[in-house]
Amino acid sequence: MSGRKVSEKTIRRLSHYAMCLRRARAAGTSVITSSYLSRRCGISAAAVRKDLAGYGDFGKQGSGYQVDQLLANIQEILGTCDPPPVIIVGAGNIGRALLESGLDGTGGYCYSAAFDIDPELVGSEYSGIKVRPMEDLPQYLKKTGDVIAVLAVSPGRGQEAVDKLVEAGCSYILSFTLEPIETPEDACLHYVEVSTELDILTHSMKRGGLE
Amino acid sequence: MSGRKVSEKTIRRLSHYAMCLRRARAAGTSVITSSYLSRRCGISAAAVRKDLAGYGDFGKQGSGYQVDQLLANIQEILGTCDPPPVIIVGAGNIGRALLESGLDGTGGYCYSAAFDIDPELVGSEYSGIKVRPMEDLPQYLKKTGDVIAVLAVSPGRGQEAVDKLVEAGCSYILSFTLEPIETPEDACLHYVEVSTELDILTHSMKRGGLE
DNA sequence: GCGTGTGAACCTCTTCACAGCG
DNA sequence: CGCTGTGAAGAGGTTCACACGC
Repeated sequence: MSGRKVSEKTIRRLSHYAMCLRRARAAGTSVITSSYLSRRCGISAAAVRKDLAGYGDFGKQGSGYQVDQLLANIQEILGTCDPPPVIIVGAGNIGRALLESGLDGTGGYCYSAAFDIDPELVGSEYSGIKVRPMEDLPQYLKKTGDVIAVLAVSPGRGQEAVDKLVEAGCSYILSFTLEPIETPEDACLHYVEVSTELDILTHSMKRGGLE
Repeated sequence: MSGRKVSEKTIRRLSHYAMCLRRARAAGTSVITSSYLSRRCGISAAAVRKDLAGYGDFGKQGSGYQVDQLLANIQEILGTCDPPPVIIVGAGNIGRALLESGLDGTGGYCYSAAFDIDPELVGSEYSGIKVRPMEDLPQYLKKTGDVIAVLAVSPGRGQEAVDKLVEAGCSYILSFTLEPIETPEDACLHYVEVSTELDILTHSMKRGGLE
């Protein structure tokens, strides 16, 4: 069950289900229905069932899904039972804010280190994480193994930082920069693009009539 | 040409093209080809041409696309020629970091105000924007008209903030909270979900073999 | 009766190959 | 000869209606 290929769209939905399930569990709910998840995630109930049934019979007819069991199954599919450490690259405004906000409630993710090229920032500590110099990165990665890097460097520094990361052996990157970056083919780079999200909202506003 | 309905996926691509075009223009390039945009955005060249040809004949065969003209056309399609003001709701870590990072290079977006319920934060100023009390929101919206609200409130405060925004007449919201929010049907709410992006990367790492 | 599992129709999006223009 | 525009084929995802089990 660990060799299945899952489309990004499906992963997005599964991730949302997982989020809802964690919240339901925290609220003491032990059984949940597809129509509840449907309302909560803005997806049709049939789609929810199809997603879940595709990987085994998780639900009990007439009642619904066992929260604990379903959550465990989804995390097994996603591979998020034992999530990798997350490091921050770039301890400027955004990097610091992310560190200080933490990753509670995200299903086990946790910031494990932070790096910056600016000597002024190196040594400062935020939420118990001390900022290290960029030169320490290769050694840290060698010691720690696979990590996800969150990129929050200043504008114009994105490409350089990605190159360093990939060279040091880190291939999984989530970028908060606003610039398009040339991705090496053996790396997996995702963007959080505020600008694009704003464009989508603007389009709805000016042209759309509310999606 | 302003009544076309465009799918979100297409809007995302158009937004990327616009970003590349702005950068090309800044670099002095005046003509651009579909294969350049293709490489730069990680999309096939045929798809680029199909996107662009769908809204009129923008390109000149044999040479390519005029950067200025294409950018203007895309912004016309998106409705982003005259982008709405952006307000920040929640002046905590993330809200402040976003304010201080600004929105330069995003095609004209600009933060116009910030709000918070915490009296401690009200009155502080970041990047020239003074934080106002949440009670001023309705009046501000009445005066300003349509805006996009960026939601960066503390965990657990998301629903409350969205309700206030919608009640005050703001229907276009980009949320940085990690919690799923019950959206009123006449509002348009988008999420920046770090947790989901991390799940996608983790899946690639553990199950995937690099997408 | 309630809620899940599923096969089939439906629709959208993507890809390909080639025609057409400069 | 280079690059855009486009129709047709293919793949993928979504919706629907209904059968099955509690």
